Amino acid sequence: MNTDSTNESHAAYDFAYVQEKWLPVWDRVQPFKSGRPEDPRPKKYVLDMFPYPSGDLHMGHAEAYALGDVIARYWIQKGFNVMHPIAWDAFGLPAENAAIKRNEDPKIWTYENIAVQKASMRRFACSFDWDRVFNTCDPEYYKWNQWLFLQLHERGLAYRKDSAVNWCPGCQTVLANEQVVAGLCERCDTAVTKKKLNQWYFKITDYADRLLDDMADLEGKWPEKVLMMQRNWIGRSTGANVSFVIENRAEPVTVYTTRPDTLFGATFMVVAADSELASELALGSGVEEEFAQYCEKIRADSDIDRLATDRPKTGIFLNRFAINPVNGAKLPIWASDYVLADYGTGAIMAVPAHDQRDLDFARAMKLPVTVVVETGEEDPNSTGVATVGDGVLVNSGALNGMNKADAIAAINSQLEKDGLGKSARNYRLRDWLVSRQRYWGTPIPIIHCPACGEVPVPTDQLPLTLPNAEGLDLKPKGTSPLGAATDWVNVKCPKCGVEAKRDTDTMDTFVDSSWYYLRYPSSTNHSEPFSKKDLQTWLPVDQYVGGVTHAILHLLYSRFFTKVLNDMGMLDFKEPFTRLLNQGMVVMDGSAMSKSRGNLVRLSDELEHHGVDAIRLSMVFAGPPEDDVDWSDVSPSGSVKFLSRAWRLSGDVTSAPGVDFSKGELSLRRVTHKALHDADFAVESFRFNVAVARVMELVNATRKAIDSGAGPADPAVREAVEAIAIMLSLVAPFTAEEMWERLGHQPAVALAGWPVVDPALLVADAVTAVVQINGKIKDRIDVSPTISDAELEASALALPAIVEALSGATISKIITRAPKIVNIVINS
RNA sequence: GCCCCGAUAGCCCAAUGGCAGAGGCAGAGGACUUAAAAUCCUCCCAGUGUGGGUUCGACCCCCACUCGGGGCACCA
Repeated sequence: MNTDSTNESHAAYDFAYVQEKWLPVWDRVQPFKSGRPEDPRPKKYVLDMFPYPSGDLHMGHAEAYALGDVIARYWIQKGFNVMHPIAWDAFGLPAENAAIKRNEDPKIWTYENIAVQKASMRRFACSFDWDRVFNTCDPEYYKWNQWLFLQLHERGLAYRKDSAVNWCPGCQTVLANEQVVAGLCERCDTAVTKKKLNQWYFKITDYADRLLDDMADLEGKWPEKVLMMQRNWIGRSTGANVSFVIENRAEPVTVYTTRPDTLFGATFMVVAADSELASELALGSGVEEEFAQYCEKIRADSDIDRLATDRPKTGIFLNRFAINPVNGAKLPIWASDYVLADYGTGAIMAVPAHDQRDLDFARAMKLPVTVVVETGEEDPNSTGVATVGDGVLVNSGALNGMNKADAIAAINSQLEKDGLGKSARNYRLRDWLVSRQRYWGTPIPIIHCPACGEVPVPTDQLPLTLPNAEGLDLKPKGTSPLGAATDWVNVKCPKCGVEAKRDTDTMDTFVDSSWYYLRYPSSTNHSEPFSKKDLQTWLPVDQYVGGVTHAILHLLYSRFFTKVLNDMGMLDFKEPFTRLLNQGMVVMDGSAMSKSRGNLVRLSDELEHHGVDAIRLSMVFAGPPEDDVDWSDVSPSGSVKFLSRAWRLSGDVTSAPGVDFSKGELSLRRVTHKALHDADFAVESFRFNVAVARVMELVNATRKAIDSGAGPADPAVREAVEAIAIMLSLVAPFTAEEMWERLGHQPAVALAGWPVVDPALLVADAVTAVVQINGKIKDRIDVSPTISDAELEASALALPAIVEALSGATISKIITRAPKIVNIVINS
């Protein structure tokens, strides 16, 4: 061992020693404590998506928290009072499954993991404000989940209904629509089935328009991709509801269509086979038997079958007829599974000529196809391809000759006048199913009374805590384990006092995360979930950082909650997260890391080998934050090398702290100020990799200045190395702190402040202008940065190489952009 | 099938419509050394996926296509 920590200038950089050295110092200095009274700095709320305590931190956490930290630390250096909190999203199935396996209370596993993660975050030097921590599984937190549930219930936004719901046979619980991905359970990839159940819902559909329209405020501040995904998910469509008279039925049937202009082309009607309407129409039609068989057959089909793209159309003619309101045509009514019972009215008018699905059905069932829009495409009758473009209306009575837009307007107003229909909107978004048949979640605070019905648990009895897990069988069996806790379940009705039962379901854990960002400022408030004063100080979140996996789950639900709370007068903003950054994933050799794939990289190993700073730096420098980091492309040892180079500089500086930088050598000063300016701009625009590159450039230039330029005593060298330490403090806090000390300063470098850039130093004293002929570079000249267009043009034309190249040519035009370029256009 | 995003050196990635290269990885050579490691210095490499267009000038804007990634998927 040749390491000698007393011989500072030549000792090797020892990251392990430096890490151990600074943690206790930071614990004492507390550079990241937010919300001290009378703090005059303007606020910034930087938020990382809180983790689920599934074990120790992994590579993905390391990336996410490294990025969030760069932003938080940057704003602190820029003089803001930054709140950068953390908590744990601690309810959920993995804990429950682990508990079943280990035969113990899920809270043991959960709190153990939280302790492990918390210790790792401290070692990883996350700039969190540790005074605001909470866990969603703490009764003190979920008490407010229950309180909010009751607020929604009171407003009719939390309600129960019977419906065919998504059921995951693996998790043995129901799922919200958002939690079913391509027919599979988002959590365990089991094929989801349908089950008819009575469940709790939040009425997010009431907010569909506002969730959609308020996205205008997020434009340019959230990734376009997330906005697009939410738009698609909400799926607003505009069209018309049209009512059709049904033979031998008193009530007409209303259908929803986005193409009322094609009404004359409707040749049959289709109702969802699993709808009540279909059953009713089948009754007495003489085809009851076949209809029942058909329903039986489609019930056996899973979601996966339904999703198959080339699935042939099937259906049953119900032996009934509807009358087309515009031309009196008799339309046969069919039942099929290609029409969805829970979208629109569960019934459609089929226009096979201009809708591919209807055409496929018509061809399968030998039903007529009538073209009513002349689009110039080939006849769907012969091609089997529906024509969906704009065109001229034909075979459509008064609409003949109109284009699509005019025809829609005309038919809508005609239908409205005749009382046969009106324009309408529909959404793909469904209400949020929030009840779950599992133990480790927030109990739903409702008591079912045989006399009074749904009775809220009185708020002074909150939190309604989970019954003790001991003695309960947590194994999934399709109904909530809470049902077996008889002492807990059986209560007196708070209203009338008769024997009643508690609701035994627990809430979707996405409820917990839909408002947690409001809790941080008031995390110790015992009388309300959050105080208006705290919200006014800190909210909305200025910068949210997290994975794109939550694009339409957590981020949509949180926006919904914010709008509900806004309506309740509890907050005065409409959107919770002003800016959003989605970091990519950490992958290995192009695919997600997993034990089974054998490409798992352990964070603890990487930290052991290369140190915290080098891993943080590698994550940040690997590429743009939103791109995936392929660990096989990353060189942590390269990061270690760079950090050593930077660290070594701090031992070479021989001038004293406080020396007058303005006396320093000019060329290095220019590089320093340019680096500060560019890094600043890069961080603001999330190009952290570019910011790091600027620091590397400055390190190289400073090395050169020390070895073969201004020399170690020049004030410019100190200025440069101090700037390096400050910029590096965003990414490599241990190294930066160590450098700061070697430069003769007190901790913490995190609070040193971003050096003020001198604009005069950003202007070089000479720049190279390019002289082109017809866009091709012919020569270069060094000129003053303040040269005028005319001067530059004259100098360019005087250059011998240009004179020669221009001989015999006619100049038709000269474009000059001083001080960068002259382009001479000639006719050859 | 529909929608969105991307494609720059062996690799990861930079370039307000104005010199294609900032930074790094890998590679080659050299200095230091008894030697190696570490360190320092120097160098090599593409004309920006393809084909058109706009422009004095295009990695950048427009059109078509190829490939890759992502989202939605009978929502009428």
